[in-house]
Amino acid sequence: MKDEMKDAKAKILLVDDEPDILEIVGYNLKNEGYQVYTAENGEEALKKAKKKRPDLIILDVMMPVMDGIEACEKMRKLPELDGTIITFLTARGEDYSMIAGFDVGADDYITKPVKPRVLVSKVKSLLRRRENEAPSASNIVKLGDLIIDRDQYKIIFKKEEMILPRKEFELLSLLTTKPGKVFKREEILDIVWGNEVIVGGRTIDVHIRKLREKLGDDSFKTVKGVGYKYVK
Amino acid sequence: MKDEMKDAKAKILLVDDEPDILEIVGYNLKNEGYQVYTAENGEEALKKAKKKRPDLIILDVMMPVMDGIEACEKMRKLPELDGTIITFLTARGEDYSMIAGFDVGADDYITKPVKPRVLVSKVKSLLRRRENEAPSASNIVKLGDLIIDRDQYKIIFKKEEMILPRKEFELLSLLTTKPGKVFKREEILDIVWGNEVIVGGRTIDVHIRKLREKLGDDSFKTVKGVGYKYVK
DNA sequence: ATTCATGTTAGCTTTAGGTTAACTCCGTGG
DNA sequence: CCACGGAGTTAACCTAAAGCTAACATGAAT
Repeated sequence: MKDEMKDAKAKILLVDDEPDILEIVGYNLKNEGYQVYTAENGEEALKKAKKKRPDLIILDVMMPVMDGIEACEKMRKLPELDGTIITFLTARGEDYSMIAGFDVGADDYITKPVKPRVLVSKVKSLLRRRENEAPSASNIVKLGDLIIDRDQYKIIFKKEEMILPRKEFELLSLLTTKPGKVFKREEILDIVWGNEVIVGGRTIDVHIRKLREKLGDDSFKTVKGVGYKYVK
Repeated sequence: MKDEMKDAKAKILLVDDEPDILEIVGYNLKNEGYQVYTAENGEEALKKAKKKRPDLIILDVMMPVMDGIEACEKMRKLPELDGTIITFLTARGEDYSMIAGFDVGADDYITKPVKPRVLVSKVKSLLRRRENEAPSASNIVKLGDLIIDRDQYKIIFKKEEMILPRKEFELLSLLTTKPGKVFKREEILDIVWGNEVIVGGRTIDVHIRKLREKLGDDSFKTVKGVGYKYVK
């Protein structure tokens, strides 16, 4: 239900030089509740794209004035179209154009002629795909003078930005999910290393040591016979 | 459902000197059901923040009159904005400003340009984060002036935090699961030591002694010929 | 191919925690 | 009064766990 609502609001820019296609395809998409804008060539498409910021652009390859490839290339450089999906419309057999399309950053392609039903389901699936890409959780944790940015795999410690090697980062990341909580060695292995991998008994220690080196001894407490914990 | 209700009511103060941004971002947030207030510079933001007490403030860094950093700094000093989340809006590449942001107490940052969908999901997650800030429901037992935290493997006794060696902790932990109940020596051995290990007859005593040393004699009663119990 | 950074291991040292042994204390009953 | 059983105390001893270091392995980047 919700998804439908959201999708219903999605804006689509349809670009083709044949008015028939614009009409037929446009009709079908509007029927599904999308807001449809149209353009008849690359230049026009670019302008409208900037202005309307569509969620999805369906771009014919062969067009006068500015073809789809070129238009796509330019669109990809516009920050305001960052999250926009671009898909090509290409005649069956024109496979080379599809390759060129991916080359300039397209997300998918659709071959003409296309049955309306197929088209609509493709559009839905493309929009859904983007839905799932939404990174959601802001992965930033602040703990005194330590800031962990899980999105960027970096930390800021005492105002100094630094990047940690992967395992160190993940270990730190785990420990800081619940400051104060003692994580058993077993738990740590499960989560940071994965329960299939088996590493020697001293491996965790070594990483803890490196973290201590970088972030100060006192933040990482050892609880003998149990594990480690992070404290502010 | 409930979450939606709560989120729906959330107040957001959006601060940016570019009217375009205010409009676009504001539109998206309103669409999600948030109450959105706007301001075009730090000074105005400060005033509105005091008055409206928003749940979340989205603050552009670069602004005339009073920039985001300064505004944030001042906001953090206002007790009425105690629970408010502050997040910066910063142009990609301006990483230094993000650091400065954290420095003055911001909770997160968002880079421009930002896709509406991403922004919305970030906002939701930030508001949710606050919601969840008091979850715990963890392994904590309180008994008079003794608090046992099984997650942290530590105790707080008469307001003083201390960590106990593992066996002592487990012994204490066991006895306090049922204050007043007498645990037979045999039981204690089974549970704390495991029924395979065989230890000498005086071992338990020694640990009891250490506990008595640390937590006072009177809490640990000996029942001759049987075992020990913990009493408040 | 070479280099560099990261990750893992082996083997050693150190230490906290756990156990024991030997002795003491205390109350009960012969 | 003394002997006995159970518990308390202490310090010495032992050992498993953690710390450390350097070497080795892996793998990505050029």
